[in-house]
Amino acid sequence: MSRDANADNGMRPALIEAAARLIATEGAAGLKLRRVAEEVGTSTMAIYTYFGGMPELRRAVRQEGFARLATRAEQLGESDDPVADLAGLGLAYHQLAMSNPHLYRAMYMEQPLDAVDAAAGSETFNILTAGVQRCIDSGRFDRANAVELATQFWAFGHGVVALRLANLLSAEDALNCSASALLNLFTAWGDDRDAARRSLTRTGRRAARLDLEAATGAATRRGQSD
Amino acid sequence: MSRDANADNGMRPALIEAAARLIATEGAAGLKLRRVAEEVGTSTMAIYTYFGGMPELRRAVRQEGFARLATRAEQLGESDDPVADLAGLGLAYHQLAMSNPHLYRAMYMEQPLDAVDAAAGSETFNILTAGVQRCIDSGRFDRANAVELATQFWAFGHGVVALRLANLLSAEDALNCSASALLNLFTAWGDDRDAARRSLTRTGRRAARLDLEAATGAATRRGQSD
DNA sequence: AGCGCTGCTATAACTATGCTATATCAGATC
DNA sequence: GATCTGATATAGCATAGTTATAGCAGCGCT
Repeated sequence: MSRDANADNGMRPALIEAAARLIATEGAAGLKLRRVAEEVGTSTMAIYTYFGGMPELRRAVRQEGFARLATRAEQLGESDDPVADLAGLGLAYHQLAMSNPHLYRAMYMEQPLDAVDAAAGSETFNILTAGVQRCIDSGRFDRANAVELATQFWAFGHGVVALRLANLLSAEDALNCSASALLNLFTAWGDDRDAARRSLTRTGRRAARLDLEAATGAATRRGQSD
Repeated sequence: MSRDANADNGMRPALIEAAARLIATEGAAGLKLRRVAEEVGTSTMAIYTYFGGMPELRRAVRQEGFARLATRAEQLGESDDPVADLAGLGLAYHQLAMSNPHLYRAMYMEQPLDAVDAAAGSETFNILTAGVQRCIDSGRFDRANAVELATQFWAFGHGVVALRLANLLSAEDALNCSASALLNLFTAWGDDRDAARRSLTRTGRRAARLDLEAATGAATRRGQSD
């Protein structure tokens, strides 16, 4: 009996975690029943008792991915520049996808999402809509339906990510393309073109700073470096 | 010996066609070695003699899909409204993807494209770039790098399609979102806003007319209905 | 305590899938 | 006409997901 992290306790999360790790490291094809079981140190039956089968395990991994994405988006916080914050949401989306391409593919691209998955996916969209609404309320964007604008933003951002994942767009091209297109969209939505440009560069700088902090060490917790 | 469409002759195309049909009707998971073989009326060895294995068969199906897409884009032709033609390219892309979601997913989303696939995929992008260049040359768009503009267009269009395939966007929302965003982008690229609007409605009408013709019958060959 | 019930786990077996080895056969070449 | 080449059919192997079954731990009840 070699049970480490199971009992009636953390078996389910452990299986999800192992499955997510397998997908992340080896792709969707690397997620095999027997493999997950042996990673967790249990038998193959565990997947059936806790999930019902592999499809349900995969779904649980997707849900976990959506939850992580929403968490990441929420912890970004709000500065006094709502347009920069909006661009930051897009950038975070992009970075998360690039740092975990297999998981992202499993979440959005492997199959049409059913109602449950779509609900989880829409949660992040609501965060995006709120970000757009802030831009409208602050007067940077003209009054408009925030959902419609957010949809345009989302479609573009998702497209860039999809092309990146498909290996059809280089990192550099993605950056240039995004900067130009977002500038165009923000301007069309009512923002001053120069103000929009400043917000975009602000987002870029902030991202670079966060990257630096992350690279330097665990300095993210303390606000020491500025 | 029940060989119908093989010999050293049409075996390869027959296998590709059967494989594409299986993907189209049952999804990527429905493409199984033995299934393809029995559809064509041969043994499983045929896949190995003509392709080397299932991965290579899948690749051949992707290439076939890219070729069909390029053909479709080229046969669209050029009217005297290059902006409407450009929008028409995007619409055709969308429609082809929606009419064959499984194949489209297999082409763009299942895995990062290798060099061979990326080359085939870029072919359609070149058509798009040419369409943008026409808009620039005609004076509708400001002088700019056609590739950069085409990339923005492509990213957005691909994003809409990806969200549609993921079941995260309804047909209606996709239409509204595309119309607004393209209007914004075209205007930002130098086109007169009202002219851009007219071009977009023109594309919509043309698409509706083609749909009607297709629904009515094979009237596409003859120009009888108008 | 003893009993039995409930639910999780391990093992083994079943089916299907991709792939490989091998024998057979058709057509080409000299 | 003999031989050689290349494609095909058949059979078999390894691995995948899934299912059936037996065992076992924990719990409540008498």
